[in-house]
Amino acid sequence: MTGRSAVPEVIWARPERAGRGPRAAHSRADIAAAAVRIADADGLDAVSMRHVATELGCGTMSLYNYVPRKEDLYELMVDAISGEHDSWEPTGDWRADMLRVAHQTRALMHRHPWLPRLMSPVYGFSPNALRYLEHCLVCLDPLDASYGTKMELIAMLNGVVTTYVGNELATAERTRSLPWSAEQEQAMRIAYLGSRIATGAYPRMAAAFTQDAGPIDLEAVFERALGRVLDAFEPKG
Amino acid sequence: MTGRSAVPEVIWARPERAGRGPRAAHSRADIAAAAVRIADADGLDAVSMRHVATELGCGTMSLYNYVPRKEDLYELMVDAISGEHDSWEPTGDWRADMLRVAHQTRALMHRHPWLPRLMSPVYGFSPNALRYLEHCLVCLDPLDASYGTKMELIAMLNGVVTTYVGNELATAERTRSLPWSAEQEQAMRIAYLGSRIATGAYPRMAAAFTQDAGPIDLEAVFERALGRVLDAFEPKG
DNA sequence: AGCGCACTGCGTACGCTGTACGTAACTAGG
DNA sequence: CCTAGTTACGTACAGCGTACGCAGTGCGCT
Repeated sequence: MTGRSAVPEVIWARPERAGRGPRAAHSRADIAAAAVRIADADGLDAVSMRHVATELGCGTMSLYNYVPRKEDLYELMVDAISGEHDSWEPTGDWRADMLRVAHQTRALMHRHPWLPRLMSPVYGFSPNALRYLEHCLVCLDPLDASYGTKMELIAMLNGVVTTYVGNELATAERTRSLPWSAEQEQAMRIAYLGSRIATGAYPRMAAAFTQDAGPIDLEAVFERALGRVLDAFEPKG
Repeated sequence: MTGRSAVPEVIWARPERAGRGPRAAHSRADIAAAAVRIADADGLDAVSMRHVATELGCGTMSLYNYVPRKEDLYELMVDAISGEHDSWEPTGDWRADMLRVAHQTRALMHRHPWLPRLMSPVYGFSPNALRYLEHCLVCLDPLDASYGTKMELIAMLNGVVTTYVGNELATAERTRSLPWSAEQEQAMRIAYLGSRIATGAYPRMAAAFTQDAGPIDLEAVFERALGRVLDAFEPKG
């Protein structure tokens, strides 16, 4: 009576290799790597079942033996990338350690600019994500807080990093699919913004944009945001 | 020598109606409303140029007279929705007022569950977004901080709201395109998580999940997150 | 007044997508 | 050994964004 009867699948629960039948020609890791290679080179939109299959050197529909739906391919990609997070020894200063984690995530996203678009809580418990989470919790051992609070810290920090780096990269990634450069479009938008502000209808916006004229230092904004998030979890004393 | 020569367009800079030619049969607002209606009813993926055109009662390609690219349609949608933000009189308590703004945004996203997916800094300066930003700045008048800092507050609050409500809605929105229910999938994922944790490889994760067993109160998590963001901008003293 | 052109409306068509389905080859379990 | 289940893959379909071309319309200019 649920209306939907099919059995849900989680790619990680499905065994990599079945007993019967011919030897599988590709591993999950190979497939993820191929997809990541395409996304890095030509953008996320270039990742189609056909392209990945071609990159792997097999027929399009063969891919569906390994990856039941395209969403699962995305999940494989995110997990593969998450594996690039390395787990170093915590220093005992949770604040410094979490800052390091955040910067590592940012570096990861710069290496793979499509990652923010795929970041979803749904993929949050893939094998490599679990390793990553455990590492974060180890870093947070010195923090006097419940595990619940620590998880909220990790989620919020990840959220802020994803949002900020996503913004940082959005313009660049956009350029790929547009017939003009990102700078040109931004100039157009700034021009429009200027014309709207010049009407005097938005006095505070006008003040905001004349006060700090010139390009804002995104790097510094990111740094401040991180600091504020961590501040918010500092035990009050 | 830029490699990309076409002239960039911003939909808002383009006049709604040209001088020459027959009277335009549809307004930008009509088009946005039609697209929003479809997205609300059948999900964002149902918003195609063909569907919107049909909903409007015109040929598919006629739509391109109003909306040069599908991205611009998205931009129209986000702006139309942003118009639902109403600008009430600030109370003088910036913290309370910003909380109210955040809750209003959450309500908006619950009404239009596809909004988080379209939230992009690129669309940040549409007409209604400008009104919204100005209203936020008015609410922040009592806060002793530079406009730069205030903009960072607004950006961070919006980011956190988008992330949290996005997570909140992701599962529900996912169900639409899946042949099984979101609950079923979540159960599968929890089961997988349990099996991984049972290996003992992630002791802190295990502790985290046994400590606060039972479904977490997303509402309370959201509230705490908002509080923490606002705390972070409280002038220290 | 009337010419011309910019605009609206729209049908057709192309290349691309995810993926359902059917078929042939293959191999491990009974 | 047999057979059931798996791999491999070609074909096919519905849907997508949108380039292009044509007809009709009415404003702006001469």
